[in-house]
Amino acid sequence: MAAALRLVDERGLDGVTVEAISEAVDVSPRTFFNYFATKDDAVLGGPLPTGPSMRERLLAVPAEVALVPALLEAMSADIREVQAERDFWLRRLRVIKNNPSLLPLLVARGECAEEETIAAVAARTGLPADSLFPHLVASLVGAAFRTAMMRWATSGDTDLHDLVREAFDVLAVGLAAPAPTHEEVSK
Amino acid sequence: MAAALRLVDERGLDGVTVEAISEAVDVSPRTFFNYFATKDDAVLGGPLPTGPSMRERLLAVPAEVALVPALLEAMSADIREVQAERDFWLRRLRVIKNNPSLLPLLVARGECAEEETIAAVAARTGLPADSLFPHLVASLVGAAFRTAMMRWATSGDTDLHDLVREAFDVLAVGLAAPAPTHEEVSK
DNA sequence: TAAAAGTTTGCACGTTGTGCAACTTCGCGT
DNA sequence: ACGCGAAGTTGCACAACGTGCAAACTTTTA
Repeated sequence: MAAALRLVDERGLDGVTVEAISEAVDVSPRTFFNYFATKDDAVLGGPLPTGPSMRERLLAVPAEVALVPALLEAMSADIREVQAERDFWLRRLRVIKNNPSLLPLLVARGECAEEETIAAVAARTGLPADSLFPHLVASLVGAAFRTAMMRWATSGDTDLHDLVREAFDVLAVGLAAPAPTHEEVSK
Repeated sequence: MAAALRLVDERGLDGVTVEAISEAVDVSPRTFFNYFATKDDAVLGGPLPTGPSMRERLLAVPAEVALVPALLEAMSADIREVQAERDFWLRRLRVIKNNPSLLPLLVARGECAEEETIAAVAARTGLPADSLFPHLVASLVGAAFRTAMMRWATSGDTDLHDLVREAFDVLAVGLAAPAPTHEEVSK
């Protein structure tokens, strides 16, 4: 994975063959495909991050906390993990930005998390899991999180957790536009 | 495109080769690739729907309308178009549901609309186009729209416009959970 | 040391996707 | 009717992706 990510970062997705990647790690191409189903998998792939499921984490948040802050809380572990491997993720996100055909895969990976989020939101609100609301919330949270990540990756060194919080705040207030930047908030 | 969609609907994405599609329309496989870059393109593809740009449509909505309803208004043309070709879209969405590897492509197609939405939201709010808010709104709107579409496709015969409105309402009120279903709204 | 279990590898094959050059088709002006 | 050029279509060769199968190799275990 590391070799694949590095090579694609240097030469672009189409400039790197499976043969090149396997060669870089002294393995036969056939062995490559024993571990990754596709070339893309090697770049973005690897096993999904394990740990307590989204469902459990969300339900662990006290019930009196509103939904959006609760979701933020439930995701904070992932956020910390991403920030702990800052360089790795910056490179990975840069690669995605340069090779948009990979973005779909990132979305797909988020989808398994989405499944969990749906169940968790349904459980928390008492709504049936096949009603619109849980599905909607899950996809919105995923979109907000991705947007914050992408921004974090490009726009310098801000704290990821702050960015996600900012995005979630926008969600929580119903997409109210923030005041134009340099304007003082006069009380 | 029609042949590709039909065949993939019948046999699944992997059960249909480019050769089969081209054969079904009496063309050589080589010609197929003169029109579609990939097999997926033939299934989901075709030229993007043209018409007044999202930007223009959004700016055409009176400024006193709040952001979310304005976005709904701006998208209503697309919604009507989808509903006008109901059968086509139902089949297309069913195919996507059965072949999740296509979903990414659907997202990618939405992305060009997303570019426009970013610009439009920036213009409407007076925020710089590279600030977080417009990006966030665009991705959220896209996610809400996709979720509503998917629901429309699976969950029977409801009106698409109503579903999108419902989703946008959730967005507008900050993800407040609706009251559990059969409960009467007592005034 | 030898059998068992697990990994790596080579090989053959089908499919996707591209560049190039030849071929067909069609309209158009003379 | 003839030839001309533009546009579309096709075949061919080729690189890369991805998979099934069985042989070879390595590690573990007895």
